[in-house]
Amino acid sequence: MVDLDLVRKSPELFEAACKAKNIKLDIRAFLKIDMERREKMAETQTMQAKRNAVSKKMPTIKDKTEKESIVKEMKLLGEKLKEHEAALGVLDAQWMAMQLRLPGLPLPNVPKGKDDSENVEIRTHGKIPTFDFDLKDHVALGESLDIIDIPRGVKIAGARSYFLKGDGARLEYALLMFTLDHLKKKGFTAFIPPLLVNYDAMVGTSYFPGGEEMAYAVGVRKSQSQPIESDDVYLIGTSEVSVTSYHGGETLDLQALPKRYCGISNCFRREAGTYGKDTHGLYRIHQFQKVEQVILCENDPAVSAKMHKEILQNAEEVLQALKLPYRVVDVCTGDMGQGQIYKNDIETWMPSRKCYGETHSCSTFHDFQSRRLNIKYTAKDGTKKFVHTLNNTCIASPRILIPVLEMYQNKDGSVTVPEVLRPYMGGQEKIKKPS
RNA sequence: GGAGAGGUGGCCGAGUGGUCGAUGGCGACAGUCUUGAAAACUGUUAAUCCCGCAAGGGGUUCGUGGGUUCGAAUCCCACCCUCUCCGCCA
Repeated sequence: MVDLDLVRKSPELFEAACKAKNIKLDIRAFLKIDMERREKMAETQTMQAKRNAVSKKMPTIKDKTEKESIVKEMKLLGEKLKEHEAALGVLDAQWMAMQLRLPGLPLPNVPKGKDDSENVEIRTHGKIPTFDFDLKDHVALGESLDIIDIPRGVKIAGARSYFLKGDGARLEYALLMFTLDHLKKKGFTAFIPPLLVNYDAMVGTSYFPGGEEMAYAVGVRKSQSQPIESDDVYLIGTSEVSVTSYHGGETLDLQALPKRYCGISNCFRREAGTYGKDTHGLYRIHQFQKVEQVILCENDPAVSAKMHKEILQNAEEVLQALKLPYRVVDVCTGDMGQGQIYKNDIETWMPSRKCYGETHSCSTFHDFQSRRLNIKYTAKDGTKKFVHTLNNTCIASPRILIPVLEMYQNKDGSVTVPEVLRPYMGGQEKIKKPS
């Protein structure tokens, strides 16, 4: 949600943002509805005021004839009012539907571009290595080490499903635990959040409306022949949804900001519209685990910019500790979400893909989410302000297993366990073929 | 899943058709008193939307959505949530 005063005063800003973000929304049409709605509102409110005034006087009227005539008049007014309220309801619904699609305004330094091909690299870290033997990709490694089983995942759950097994499962948990400990040192509070959330949480974090096809809706099918009844709850695609919504509707203390939170959760994505894309291996799957950083801070672009750097760095430090080469890109307008106003992706080198692949996504929203979620704080001057929200991946697995397994593979087919993870795997140094 | 109880302002709690956005208490804030603090006393104390440069005016909100009525916190219906007991269960 955006500041509507700004839309009314400077619609051209939002038209430009729609264009830049490939959002099909007619700002002028919205403003027309907005105007009509306010006019209808004024009419309705005048009638309501009249009704209230008469109702207030009613008990003092003793004269029976006068009373009857007023009741008659009010009955008429009531009918007209009902019509007005119904018309206002229609306008409200249209207004809300459009209002929820208004884009956050990208910061001036965001590169213009149509899609991820126009993201701009801003730095790289680590050297892309060369190997003196034929590399296996993570699928081949996972199979030969018996730590990843994709065919059986597909057998029981369909395309884009998998099992992690044995040391593969342990390696994933080592990565997650290492990351949680890293964030603990940085002052973050960990959350195991609800994985199933209601519609409001999806709207509040701006996944809905628009992202319905990406989320699994949960329902019940009472028998095979009956249709599924929706429970109107949704599996989260990221713990950002639950954790950012945690303070929904609350007014926080300024002293308590910034809130440094991280959620650890399974994440579920339908990946609708990606048929045929990234079908190989563990890159794009329906279910994964993620430690996500979430920040709530004061409504000051300088402060949220600082927090953005902080959570970006936290993620980079994890990759550095794992000794994985990566690069950071400025995400261009066309590859940004509706509410995001600045976004960096971290892409980690994936030898089998012979390119960097997105492993982290760091987003600043300013007050876009907090307006929807109604999260405020009391500022120094006593006024209530909406917090700024941000989030960034800190680790997401199994996608991160692609570079970990591929980069740490040895000529004999084994995989060395990254040093920082060994304490989380009972000191184990290598993942070897089962004998 | 079965039976029952309940959802009122920051919190507790009264209100069962009309000058009720709502008595009272607690908390918070300001003031008086005090060397200072406490106590006592006095006053202030919701959110949100619309109109307005502002002063101000008005609408909405008593879990949510409908309905009855000239008028609903109060009556009716549906749904949601919380609590207690029973059943099932990790």
